[in-house]
Amino acid sequence: MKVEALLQLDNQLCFPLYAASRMVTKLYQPLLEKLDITYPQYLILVVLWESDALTVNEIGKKLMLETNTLTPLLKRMEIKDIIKRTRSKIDERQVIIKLTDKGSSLKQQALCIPTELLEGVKGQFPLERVDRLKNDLKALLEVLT
Amino acid sequence: MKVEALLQLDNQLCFPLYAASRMVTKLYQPLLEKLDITYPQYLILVVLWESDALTVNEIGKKLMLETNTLTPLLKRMEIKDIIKRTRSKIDERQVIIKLTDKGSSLKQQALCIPTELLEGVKGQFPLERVDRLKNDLKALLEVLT
DNA sequence: CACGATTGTATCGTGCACGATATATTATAC
DNA sequence: GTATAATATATCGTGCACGATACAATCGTG
Repeated sequence: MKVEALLQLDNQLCFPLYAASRMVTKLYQPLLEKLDITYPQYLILVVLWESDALTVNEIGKKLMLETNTLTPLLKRMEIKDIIKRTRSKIDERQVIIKLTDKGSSLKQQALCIPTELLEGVKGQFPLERVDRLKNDLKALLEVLT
Repeated sequence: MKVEALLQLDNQLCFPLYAASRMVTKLYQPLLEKLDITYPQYLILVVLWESDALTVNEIGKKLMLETNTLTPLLKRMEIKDIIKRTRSKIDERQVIIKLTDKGSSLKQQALCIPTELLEGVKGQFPLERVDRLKNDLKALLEVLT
């Protein structure tokens, strides 16, 4: 392909990636509103529902986010009473993030979210393609990390 | 797959999409820094380099962005003297966005960007897979629009 | 054991995204 | 033609992202 053509929006990978990411976030929003959380807050909960009591750094590694993003985000979540932040006794530099009862109980309400969203696109975007897309994105992430 | 498993980070499509989008933006950053522009500003330029003199709305449709995002973004670009904003004479509600000489000339410096980035990943992520990923993302976008 | 390096979190500033709302201009209906 | 609706952009407030920097706790080395 010509260098000129590569610069066009339609030929770039970066734009559909950027746009699809925002669109998917919007897709989650009405469902997450019922739980009174944002999309990044949902991702943090997903991580904690899998294994509770993580440090800020551990959450950051899983979500590829730095503490300058996480600290204020976690503080907002603490205010909402879905997580608790406590300094580690062993290493006072670390802050341990634990789910509150409210945070734990949100999991039950969240269980239906992935299924509901997949059901919504299944007709026009088959599950096999979702899987292929997921794997390609993971592979790309590996390369970029 | 079990409902419980679907909620795990590793099985969700949304997370690699979100993370890959941010990673790719970071990949562009050192190259865009030389042009003194941000990633969303680059996307606006890509659109204008293809067809100059668009309204805010037309840019918004191409990039799937609302005016509440675009207006401040375009104002920052005007301050940098890479675009010019002028009210349309025919319809005074519309604002026409035109490249300045500086904005036009940036295209020459940007031409190498897509090639350079593709070269960088080619070894570990073949071009065929880039194309497949691009097409899958475009298809997903279609479904979500 | 002292002191410089490293690690973990926080703070600051800037730039998106976007829902909600405002305002001005044009189009439409009667 | 005037009231009303639709359209185009702008404004406001909130919540991310993230580079740069600060700071305290711990580690490593002589």
